[in-house]
Amino acid sequence: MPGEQQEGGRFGVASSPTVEEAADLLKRLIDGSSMVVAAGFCSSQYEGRGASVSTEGDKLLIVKPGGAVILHGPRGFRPLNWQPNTSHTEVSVEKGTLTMKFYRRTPREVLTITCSRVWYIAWVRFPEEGAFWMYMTEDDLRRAVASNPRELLGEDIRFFAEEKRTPTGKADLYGVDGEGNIVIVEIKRVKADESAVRQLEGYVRDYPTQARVRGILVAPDISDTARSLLESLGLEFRRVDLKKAYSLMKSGRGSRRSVLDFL
Amino acid sequence: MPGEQQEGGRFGVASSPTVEEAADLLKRLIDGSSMVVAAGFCSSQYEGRGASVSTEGDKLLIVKPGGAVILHGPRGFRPLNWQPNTSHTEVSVEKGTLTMKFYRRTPREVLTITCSRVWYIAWVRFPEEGAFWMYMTEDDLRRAVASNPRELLGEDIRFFAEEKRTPTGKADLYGVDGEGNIVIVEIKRVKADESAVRQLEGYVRDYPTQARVRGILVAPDISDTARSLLESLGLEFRRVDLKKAYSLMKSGRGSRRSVLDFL
DNA sequence: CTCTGAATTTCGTGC
DNA sequence: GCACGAAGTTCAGAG
Repeated sequence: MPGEQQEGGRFGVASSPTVEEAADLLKRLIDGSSMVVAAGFCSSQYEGRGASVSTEGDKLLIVKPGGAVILHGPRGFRPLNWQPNTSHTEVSVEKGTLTMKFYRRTPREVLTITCSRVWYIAWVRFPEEGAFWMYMTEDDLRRAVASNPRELLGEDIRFFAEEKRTPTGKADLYGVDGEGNIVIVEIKRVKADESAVRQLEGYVRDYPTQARVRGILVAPDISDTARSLLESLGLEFRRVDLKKAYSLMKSGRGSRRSVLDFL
Repeated sequence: MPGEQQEGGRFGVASSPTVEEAADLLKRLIDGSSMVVAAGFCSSQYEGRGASVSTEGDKLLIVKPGGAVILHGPRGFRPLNWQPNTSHTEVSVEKGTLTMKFYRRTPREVLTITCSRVWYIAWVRFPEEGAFWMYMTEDDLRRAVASNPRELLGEDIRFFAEEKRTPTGKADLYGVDGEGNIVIVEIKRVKADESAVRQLEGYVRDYPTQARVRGILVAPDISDTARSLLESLGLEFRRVDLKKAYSLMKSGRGSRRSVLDFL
C-alpha cells in the first residue's frame, strides 16, 4: 500500500507506489502547479544538442512548476540530465516500466526517463516563491570603479560610457585619463585569466581611433600566464580589493539601496 | 503524527515532521550515505565568493552522499543556492526554527538555510550509481576533424598536435597544409561567436614563427559579428556538419567504441 | 595546488 | 528571435 496521499492538501507524499500508481500521480501532478520529486531506480536517455545515456541506478527527478526538469544521480553537484523547460510531457507504463518523456521545442531535444521501481513521489502544490537578492556581482564592482577611479585605480579617469556597445566592442567602462587618452576598462570579480586579457585586447583593438588607447584590466588577482600575455600586448593591470570596493559603493551617494543593508 | 519512517529500509519518507523531528532525522541522514530531500517553508543566506539572501518561501533541499547541497526555489532551472561539496554541516533547532549550516573549506563559504515549517523529508540510503556516457562533445568533433580533414575541411592537412599546450596557446589542432603552412584549428560544437574568434586569433598570434600561420575556425555555424571580426583578422571559417562528422568518426577505424553503438 | 577551456552550460539584457 | 558576456558558474585535465 502506498503511503498517505493528501492530494487535497498543500503537499503530499506517496511511498512505494507501484509504477502504475506512480504514473497516475505524475500525470496529475505535472501540470505546472506543483514542485514534484520522484525517486526510483531509473535509466535515462537524452538527445538534442548533445546526447547521453545512463544505465539503471538510483535517480532523483525534480519537476518544477515552470516546466524545468532535473534528473540527479547520487553523486556530484550537477544533474545527470535536465531540461530547462519543457513544451510537452508524456507519462506511460508498459510491461511494468514507467516511462517519462520530456520534450523541448527550441532547441529541439528530448529527455527520456525509464524507471523499473519508484521509491517515493513527493510534491508541494502552488509553491510560494520568496524574494531573492544577490550582491557582490561584477555589476556592483563596475559601479564602484566608475564612481571611485582615484581610490580604486589610483588615478583620475572620467568615464563616459558603461557597458555601452561601441562599434565592435562592449567593454565594461570607457573613459578619458588625465592626459586625454581613451581608457578602456575590463572588470572581473574573480582572478583574471587569459580569456579576460583577450577580451580586453579585442575592445582596445576595435576602438575606432588612430590615437593610443589604454586598456586596463581590473580584478582582485591575475594568473601568471594572463599577466605575461597582458604585458606583451601593452595592456595594464590594476589589482582591486573587493571589500574596499563594496564599502566605497555602499558609502557612496547615488548608490541604490543594497541588500547589504540587511546583514 | 509524522508519516512512516522506514529508517531501516533502503529508503523512507517522513511527512509533516515537526522541526525537532526534522532536525533529528537530518542529523542522522546527512552522513554521506544517503540522498536526502527536504521540502519546507524556508529562507536562505549565502556568503563566500559572492553573497545572497532569499526570503521565506517553499524550498526544496537536496543533500547528496558526496556532500553536494542544492537548494531549489519553485521556479527556474538553476538552484537558488548550493554548495558543490561541504566540509562540515550543522543542524539545530531554536525557537521553533530549523537551521542548517553548510560549510565549505576552499573556497571558504557558508550556506545557511532556515525553515519555519518542514513539509516532508525523504531519503534513499546507499543509492546505487548507474553508468553515464555523453557523446557529441567537442572532443568527439575534434577527433573526427583530425582524422578526416579532406572530408570535413575540404583540404588535406597533416595534423601533428591535438590539444597540445604550445608556448602561449592551447589550440585544438596544429597541422601543416599542402603548401607547408602552419595551420591552427579551433573547433566549436555550437555556433561560433566573437570569443571563439578571439581565442583562435590569440593562438595564431602566439605561434612562435615568422612564417605565415593560417587560423581556421571550424563550427556548425558562425554569428554575423564573429564572421566580420574573423575576416578582418585574416582568419578562415569552415562550416562542419555535425551528423557527417559523427558518422565519419563512427565508421573510421581507430575510433574507440562509442556509446552511439547502443542506440 | 594553479591554470585552461568545455558545457545539452543557463541566464539576463539589449537589439 | 540573435548576440554577447556574467556566473557564487562547475568540471575535468594537465602541469
